[in-house]
Amino acid sequence: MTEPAPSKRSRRSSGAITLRDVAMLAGVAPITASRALNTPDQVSPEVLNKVLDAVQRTGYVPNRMAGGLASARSRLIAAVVPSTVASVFMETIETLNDTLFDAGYQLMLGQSGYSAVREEALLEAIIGRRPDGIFLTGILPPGKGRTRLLASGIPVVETWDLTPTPIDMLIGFSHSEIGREVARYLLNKGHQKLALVRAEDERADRRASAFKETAAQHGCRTVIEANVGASRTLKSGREALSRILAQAPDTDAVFCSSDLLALGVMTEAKARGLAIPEQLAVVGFGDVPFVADMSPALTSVRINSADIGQQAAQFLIARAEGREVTPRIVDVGFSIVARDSA
Amino acid sequence: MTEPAPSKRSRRSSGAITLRDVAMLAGVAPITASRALNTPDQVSPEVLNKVLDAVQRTGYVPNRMAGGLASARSRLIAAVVPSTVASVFMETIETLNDTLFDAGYQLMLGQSGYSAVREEALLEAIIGRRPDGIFLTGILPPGKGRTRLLASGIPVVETWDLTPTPIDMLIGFSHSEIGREVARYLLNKGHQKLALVRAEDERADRRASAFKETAAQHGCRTVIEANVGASRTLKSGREALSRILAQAPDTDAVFCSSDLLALGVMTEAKARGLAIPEQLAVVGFGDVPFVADMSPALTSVRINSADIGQQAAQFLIARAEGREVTPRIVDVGFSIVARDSA
DNA sequence: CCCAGCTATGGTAGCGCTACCATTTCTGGT
DNA sequence: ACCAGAAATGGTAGCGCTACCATAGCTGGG
Repeated sequence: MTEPAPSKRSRRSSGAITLRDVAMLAGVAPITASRALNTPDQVSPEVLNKVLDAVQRTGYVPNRMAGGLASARSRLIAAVVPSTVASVFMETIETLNDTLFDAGYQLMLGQSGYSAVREEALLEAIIGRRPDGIFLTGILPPGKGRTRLLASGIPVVETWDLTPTPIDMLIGFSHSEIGREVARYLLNKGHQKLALVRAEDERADRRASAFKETAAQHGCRTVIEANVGASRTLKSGREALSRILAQAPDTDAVFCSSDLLALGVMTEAKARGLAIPEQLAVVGFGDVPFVADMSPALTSVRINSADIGQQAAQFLIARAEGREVTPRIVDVGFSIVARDSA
Repeated sequence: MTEPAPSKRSRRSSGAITLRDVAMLAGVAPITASRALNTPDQVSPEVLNKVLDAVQRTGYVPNRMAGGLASARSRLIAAVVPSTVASVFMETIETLNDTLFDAGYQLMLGQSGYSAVREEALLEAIIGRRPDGIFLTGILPPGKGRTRLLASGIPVVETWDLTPTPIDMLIGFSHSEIGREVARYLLNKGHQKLALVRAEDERADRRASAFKETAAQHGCRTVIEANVGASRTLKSGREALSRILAQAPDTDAVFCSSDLLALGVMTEAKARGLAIPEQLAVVGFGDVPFVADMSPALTSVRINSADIGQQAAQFLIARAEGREVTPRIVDVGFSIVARDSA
């Protein structure tokens, strides 16, 4: 008894349809089939048709891992987002993904905000995929991770913040300036006793510092500050206001580090019968879609989240295609959207 | 003049450190270095040390594209999420990502909800990466896409819904049952004039149908329905309630297809001076974190979003590792969290 | 002292694609 | 008619890794 004749295809093959099969069916060389699919204007119309027809008939889907390996272009972009569901970032990620997809790139997601060990592992996992670009929410402080990214040579966009020394490219805005502007805004409205409700977060920290500094410069020396730690929930907003009022019952304006915290502050204020904005002015941060239609409508700091995502995508695509990007630092700014709450 | 001696390394190489370099430095064969990293207990302790040392010194990061190509295991999972930022899904995706990451898998993100052409392109892009599994939010109706996924042979998990005929695996709950239960809940509380505020969405549709059917069975024949289309904003919730009250001023209970819509309904009700729940009961859907601390606290349908993500991850990991999954259909259920609003 | 049966290591041959170069065929200018 | 140069196609050799099989060393039972 003889073994069944070993098939042409090796035992290792996944058995899926490959470019080789398509080329055979179309009666051309594999490389010609490759060109028909990737650079159609380099082949004659008849060859193109034959190849496309073969693709249709076989249901061939190119293996991008193989393509990426051969061309050293993965067409993959990695995005690192904080693990806390911050809906402010969602729009950025969506626009990023959309823009990338239209240009033929895929988005890989990584979550930061865990232990240093895991952060390290995340970076390894990302670099291991050899993405054509990396999107970071926030800026990466000097350290092992930064060094590693620099060494990898992969284009990087940092976002949602400003620094004169980004790893590579940067699209953001000044948190200090936001703190200053909001303080001025409230002081101009005649508020005297300012307070802060904020999460434990480096960027919120800078907004808070600038806020307090500006307040002090205008004669408002005591800005009560309630830090809610990592919990950015409505509940912690309510509790924060309670603590503030216990300490300083005459507080007349609160700047919150997120819209959800502001919603909590407003909820608590209403529960206590405080009139907004007459007795207590509230300013949020993020300007997420629903705050405009609350009652009273929330005054908030608006960031063009979608714009950040789109610009970041365009920067990364440009670099992936070998084009330079200038300038590499873009300040997208912000605006205070004045509504009824302050 | 002679050309500079061509380096050992070919012109095509990316110049990055490869396993070969590490092996050389460690004084072993590449395959041994590979084993040291992937199956450390198959090599002697001394070899292991030499290799790990070489990795440290070179900063080597394995190329997962190459590994994936060679082993036919990409260690990539694709997730398809709706393009509308539905924060309900966020927790699922986060838990999915976390669980996958811990098991050594990366998450790729795709957004659905656009044109059919784009949906097609998304599937191509996903299959092209040869992921070890695919996560779908919702269930995929019969059609080209379904056929394609089936043909690809990639494990698929559908979620957030129930059907007797999933593509492969399924983790969800019954929307009809939710509609029935919420109707019963409201009727038991003595409400007579029920109404619905809902987005245009197949799952919301099924909840609505069951809701109306149950209401009818209990003598409540006219359930007013306000469809807000694709916009799931607070604003559309407010407008929806306005429309409902214009049509039926005696409406005394509203079931909303999302918590944000419910927040809109409550906002509008308060603006009109309606007491909640005395004059108008409100039930939401999703039980997103903040609804518990609103005032009044919102009664909502709770889905264990994190659980869905984790189970889906475990299913996909099991299948990627060649293990079978039984049963392939899991009903994670739901619960009505009774609070102050209804 | 030999060999079965282990464990540790290595060689080879791909995975499915594309970069690079070579070849062929087809223009059009002189 | 001839040749330069463009356009279309093909061959070859990898990309960086792992599956598979082969070999080398090492134990211990008879």
